[in-house]
Amino acid sequence: MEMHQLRYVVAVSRAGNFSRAAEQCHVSQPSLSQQILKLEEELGERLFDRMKREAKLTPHGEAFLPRAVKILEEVDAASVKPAMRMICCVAD
Amino acid sequence: MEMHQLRYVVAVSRAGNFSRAAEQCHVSQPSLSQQILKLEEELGERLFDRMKREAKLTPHGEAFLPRAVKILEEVDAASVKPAMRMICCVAD
DNA sequence: AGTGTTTACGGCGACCGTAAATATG
DNA sequence: CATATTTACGGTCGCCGTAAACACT
Repeated sequence: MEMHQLRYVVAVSRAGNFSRAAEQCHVSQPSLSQQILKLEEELGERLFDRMKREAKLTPHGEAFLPRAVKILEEVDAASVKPAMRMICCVAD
Repeated sequence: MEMHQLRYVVAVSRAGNFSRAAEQCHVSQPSLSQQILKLEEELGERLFDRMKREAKLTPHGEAFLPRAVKILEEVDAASVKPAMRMICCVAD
């Protein structure tokens, strides 16, 4: 499980399909698709149901999504220097 | 920031130096060193003070470590299938 | 000499993009 | 034909390991 895979999962859940998610991640749609498939294979569970016009989270996907979001938030928080965090807090 | 970099940071903090951490991560010591350096560069802060016989966390490293640990714990938790989680709970 | 980290340098795998195939309306 | 995902196929970038250099004792 890698960071970019988590970002792709979150993007698809927000965008509603793989194509728009790929645009928003500045990556080609097949690359994003591959990474989602790879993660699903690693987990042994589908995360998305590929419908005709939209990709919807499976029950497993629904359980996985908040975990992915939380991890990414914590990664973002850890990526900021303490001095910069102070500035961000002021900005809020 | 990538998963393996977080694992390397935690390993060094536990092992006390880069060499033993590399062994425990089943990776060469230069590779681990490169990844730590790369992460430090990305963060803009040193995470470790390289002493004569040991590597010690800097203040920034002290602040970063628990974040890294938490992220890795959550990744591990997210990597387990629901059915497997039930088994693990029974095992506890 | 011995321990520990960094630098240098290729090799190889993995992600990525393009293109083609598959699926559905 | 249009939209959406998967499969196929190279190219390229990055991680890794080996070897050498550097630092300190």
